[in-house]
Amino acid sequence: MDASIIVTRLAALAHETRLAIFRVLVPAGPQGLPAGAISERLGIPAPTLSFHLAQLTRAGLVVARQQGRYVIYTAHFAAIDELIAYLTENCCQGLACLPKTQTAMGKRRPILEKPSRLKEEACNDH
Amino acid sequence: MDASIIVTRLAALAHETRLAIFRVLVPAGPQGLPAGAISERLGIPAPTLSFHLAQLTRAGLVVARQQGRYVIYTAHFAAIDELIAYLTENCCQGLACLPKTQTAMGKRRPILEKPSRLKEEACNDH
DNA sequence: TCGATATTTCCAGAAATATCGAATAAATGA
DNA sequence: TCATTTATTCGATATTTCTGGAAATATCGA
Repeated sequence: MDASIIVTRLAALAHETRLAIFRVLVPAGPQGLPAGAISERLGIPAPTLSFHLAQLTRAGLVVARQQGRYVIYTAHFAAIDELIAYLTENCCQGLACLPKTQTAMGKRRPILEKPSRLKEEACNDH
Repeated sequence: MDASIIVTRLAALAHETRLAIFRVLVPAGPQGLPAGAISERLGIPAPTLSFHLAQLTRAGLVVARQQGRYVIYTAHFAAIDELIAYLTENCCQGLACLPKTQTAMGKRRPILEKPSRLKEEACNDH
């Protein structure tokens, strides 16, 4: 995974408005939302929203499809997966130092039966 | 976790140079590296490096400590853990849609004995 | 065809970021 | 004390990003 793609994706999410847009699209799932619905829900003027959606699209974090006179936007989950994977690989160098992340993933689906001692041995945090 | 902190951290990493700085600090571990060593290794003029280190510090992604006339910088793993956890929680809404991430974590330590079918059922990627 | 609706593009000003030489500060050791 | 080393701050400039009104484009239903 090329670092410049990662930078583009990080930059796309590194904006209050765009992060909000993405977070609105996530629960909408594959069905997505038309631009207007996003504009209304977040109270963003259409041209401004369009600008931010273009950034997210360029970064591959959202996908647009035309449907009649609507343009439906959906979160591209594979892209954010790649982003998370990149950060994970570039974080702890083979050490398990991700108690919060493991909790987050555990919340979504319990992969660990017993609360692994990974959580206890904490990474080198200072 | 406040979204504006997340935005600050994403923005801090969303720059070619700063991402490189962070990636140099990660393998250095808790011992860290003096600013000069980073400057030399990445070929960045001192004032420019100082500017970027300040951003990373402000975002809480790196920590500085004075040691004689050196300033030693270390990666703050807990911070990037929080970042990854945030993205994880805001990605798939309870669905396990993170094959790449699970692979990345598995590489670091095999948490799953059998290659869970999570990988197969892929998320709603389009 | 026409009017209404949905969205994007154009544009220009405002704001925020990035770069790096020169100057400055702080710690060290002779 | 003084020269040296390490790092930050200052300052001037360049570049990029953000914002939203006005105009353009596209689709639809009547």
